[in-house]
Formats: sequence, structure tokens, C-alpha cells
Amino acid sequence: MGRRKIEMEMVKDSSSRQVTFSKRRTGLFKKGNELATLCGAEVAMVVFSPGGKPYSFGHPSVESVSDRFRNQDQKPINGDVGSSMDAKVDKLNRQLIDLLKQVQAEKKRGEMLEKAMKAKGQPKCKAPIKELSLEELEKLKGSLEELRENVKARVSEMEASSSLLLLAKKPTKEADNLASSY
Amino acid sequence: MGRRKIEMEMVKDSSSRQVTFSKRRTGLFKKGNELATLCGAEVAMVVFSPGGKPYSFGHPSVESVSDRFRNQDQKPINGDVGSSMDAKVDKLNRQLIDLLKQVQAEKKRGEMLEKAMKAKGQPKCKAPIKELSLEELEKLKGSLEELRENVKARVSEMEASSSLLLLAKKPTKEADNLASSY
DNA sequence: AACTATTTATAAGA
DNA sequence: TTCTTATAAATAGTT
Repeated sequence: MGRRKIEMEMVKDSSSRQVTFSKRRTGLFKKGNELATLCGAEVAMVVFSPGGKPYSFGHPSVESVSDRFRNQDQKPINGDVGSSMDAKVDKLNRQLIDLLKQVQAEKKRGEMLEKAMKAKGQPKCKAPIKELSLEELEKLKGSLEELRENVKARVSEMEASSSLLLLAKKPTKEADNLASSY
Repeated sequence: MGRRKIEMEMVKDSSSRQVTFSKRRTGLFKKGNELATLCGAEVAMVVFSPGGKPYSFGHPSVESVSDRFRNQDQKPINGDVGSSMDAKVDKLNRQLIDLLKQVQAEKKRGEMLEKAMKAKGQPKCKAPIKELSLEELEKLKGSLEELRENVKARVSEMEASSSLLLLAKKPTKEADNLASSY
């Protein structure tokens, strides 16, 4: 939004980066304030500058909004003092389940896409033009598959790690089923 | 920033207010994402709609930034036996974040593929071969770039829904919808 | 900090 | 809700 369009990547020059941060943090907080004012919304924002300095904005306050947000996932039952670690493990287990689900969904989507591509790409066009296009698509497809392999590998790693979790806490049936499919 | 300038006061019509909230929340999260990307800043945002529904954006995550903010003055005391376990939990946390990012990256690629197919499938077999070649490639390129931007913008939403999934004991209806749509 | 040329966000409208 | 479009607002590069 200025003299020139800039790439959405880390600003290389440290000095410029600091300037950009300063300007944009101001703008961000202003937007947050407007959202709260115009819509009667509660807003909390916390930002750490590249130098590690904290800035915050809150309406009515960072604490009140933050508390309200955190209270949404409070555990109704778990009075005993030693439950802190168990709670962490439980949480990680849930996160693991969610991620596995997401990966599975992504996998399915990718497969459907591939099918659609094959069904569409092959019989439709044979002209020289298409060759280039197909080549491009093949490249993209290759990247997708490569990435998928990476994610799979990641999941495998996580299974190993999750063993720790499963040792500390008995896995839910759901987590077990999901994990075993990899 | 639109057809007309509006007063900085609560939008009176409930319906319009909801629309304004929805649009501006999207914009706010996009700005937050840009600040994190351009400056390498850590960002956490939590917003409650006028209806009381929670939305959040975080880089690397709402929790990590929130924790860092809360613990600014506290000193980590980890000399006891449990520190080893804490380290493992921390590591898993980092792995989860990485995996989440990979999943998002794969989603992005998937959407790029879809868009490329759409942009390509239609105009392909109608015009003269030679002209189409260049035109097509340009279109494809444009579509990919455009899509890239769109997906970037939606990262905030995805992160928000993920945060809700990961944090909320009971996902809100919207979080559920968002999650299921990916 | 200020100044603008541009880009981006978005209020209305469809 | 999603898309278009006219305008207001944000901001990148400069001074």
C-alpha cells in the first residue's frame, strides 16, 4: 500500500524491518480499535517486535479478553494438584488427533484431485499447447506428492514421539485408530 | 474505506454490524499475518464477535505468544526431575506447530492445483493454438499468483480454526464448519 | 516525522 | 453468502 508493492516475505534490511514493524503495528492496533468500536467486539492483541519488545492492545482489556478465551477450554473435572502434567499430555493428545484428521482429509483431497486431473487431462486435449500446460500441472502435482511424503514422514516421527505420550497416558481409542493408519 | 466514509461509532443495524465485523475481522487477521511475515514478529489476536463467538489468530500460535506475554517477568524454574518431561513436551509442541504448517502448505498447493485446472480447462480448446499458448500460460501464472494471495489471506482463518480445535473443549459451530471445510 | 504515489481494505450494491 | 466497484485508508519509498 505504498509507492510500490512489496513481496510478502521477511524484510531483509534490519533497519527497514523495524520501520515497517512500527508503522504496521500502529495500523494493526488502530484496526483493532475500530473493530471494537464499530461492532462492539472484544479484542485482544499481543505483538512482539523482531527485537522482542512486547506491545499490546485490548478492549476492554487484554486480560479480560484473554481470560474469556482461555476459560472456554477449562477442564470441569481435575481438582488434584498433580494434574498439570497430565493436562498437558491430554492436550497434546488431542492436538495429535486433530492433526492426524487434517492430514487424512488432505490426503483424500489430494487423491481426488489427482483422479480429476487424470480423467480430465488425458482424453481432453492433445494439442501442442496443452503439452506445456500439462507439463506445468505435472510439476505442481509432483510437488504436491513430494510434500505429502514429507508430511507422512513427519507423522511417522510423531508416532514415535507420541509413544512417549501414550506411555504416560493411555491413548484414546480414537488416537490409536488414526495413528495406526500410517 | 469504501463507497462512503462511516462514523466511528457502533453500527446501529444489527445485520450490517455482523457484516462489518466479518469483513473487518478478516482484514485484521490478514494484517496480523502480514506483520508476522514481513517483520518476523510474534502475533496473537483474540476477538469475540458481537454475538460472542470467539475468533483467533496466532503466529506461531496464540498460546505461545500468550504464554510469552504472561511470563515476561517470571523466571523459568525447572531444576526438578520433571524438567526432562517438560523438554519432551516442548519438543512435541514444536513438532505440532511444524506439522500444522506443513498441512497448511499442502492445502495451499491443493488449492493452487484446483485453480490452475479451472483456469486451464475452460478456454483451452477454443482459440487458435498459437495464441492460446502464451495467453494460457499467462492466465495460469496469474491464477497461481492470485490464488497464492488468497490462500495467504486465509491462513489466518485456518490458524484461527485450528486454535479453536486445539484449545476448545467443545468446538463452536463455526470452528466445526471451518475445520470440516478443509 | 512528513509527504505522496500507490496499493490495499472495505462500504455499498448486486 | 459471495462478487463487484467506487472510495477511503494504509503504507512504501522519499525527504
